[in-house]
Amino acid sequence: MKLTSKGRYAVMALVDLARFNNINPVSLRDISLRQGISLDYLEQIFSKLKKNEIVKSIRGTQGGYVLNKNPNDIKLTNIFHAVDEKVKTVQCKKESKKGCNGKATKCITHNLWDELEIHINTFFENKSLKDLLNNNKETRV
Amino acid sequence: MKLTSKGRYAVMALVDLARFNNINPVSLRDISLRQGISLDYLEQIFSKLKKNEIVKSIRGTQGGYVLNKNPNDIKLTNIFHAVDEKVKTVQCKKESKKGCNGKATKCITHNLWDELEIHINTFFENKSLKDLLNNNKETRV
DNA sequence: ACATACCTGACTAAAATGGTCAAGTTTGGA
DNA sequence: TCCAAACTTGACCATTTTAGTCAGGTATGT
Ligand code: FES
Ligand code: FES
Repeated sequence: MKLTSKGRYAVMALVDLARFNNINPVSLRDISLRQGISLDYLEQIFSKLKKNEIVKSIRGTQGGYVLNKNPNDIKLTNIFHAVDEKVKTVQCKKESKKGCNGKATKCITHNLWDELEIHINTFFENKSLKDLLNNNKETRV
Repeated sequence: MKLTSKGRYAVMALVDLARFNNINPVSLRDISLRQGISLDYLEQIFSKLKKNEIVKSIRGTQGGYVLNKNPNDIKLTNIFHAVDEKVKTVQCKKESKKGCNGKATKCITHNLWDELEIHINTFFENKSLKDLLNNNKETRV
């Protein structure tokens, strides 16, 4: 049960972006250098963030990326969804009535994993980029 | 971020075991058939559960496995630990002061992932086999 | 003695992960 | 005008992890 680096990097990059967002667009090259993430990999990630309207791009020299929403409105849920980092605890297809072992009913632990999934997702829904910014300035204003 | 089948099967098998535990030892063959889990795979899993003193084995004909503790004292944490299903959200080594990218300090999202890890582990610590049994008999006595 | 069931370790096919690489297009500025 | 910075797209790939299988054992109740 581990977090993939795609999800981890996406959040890391967005926190970085949000910090420098005020004045100019932020280039991936800068984020790459500051956070130690491969530039090519960041490009894949931002391509998805853009499709999901979490960031906007500005091309050309002095270009870069800008947040497309208020940091308060960008939940971890949104970010993870954008980069396909999904929480998957059950093995079966949820919408089906069949169980994970191919049987006709859900297995004896299905409800447990479902609870777990909700538990984790709740965490993601209650965290926004804003929270992370405040958190990292050590003390709130 | 997904649960592996080793962890899922371990819990599934133990719930099954706990249900039939009262009278006789339960053979892996039975669990295999009832839960639709490969027998050879179950053997690997139970080998670990035994090493961690969660179950006891009884060899020979009519043999099988028996719980080694009260269902109330077997937390999901214990089970997962036994089969090496671990929650890993940070990339760095926790005890080190270094960050995940090889830098000298922890990255800007480290605290977040640490919080997440605690959040998930709390769930596992608050669930025992007993809870799962009750839960599956639909209604409590 | 023999079938049942535990025990152990090696092995492997397939999937996921964590990237790299190559070849663009767009645009601001010297 | 021309160049370099920066975004864009898509293919490619090595390594690791997962989810098992397989082949041999050993112990024991009947
Ligand atoms: S996890 Fe859904 S049926 Fe087993
Ligand atoms: S996750 Fe610990 S430093 Fe980045």
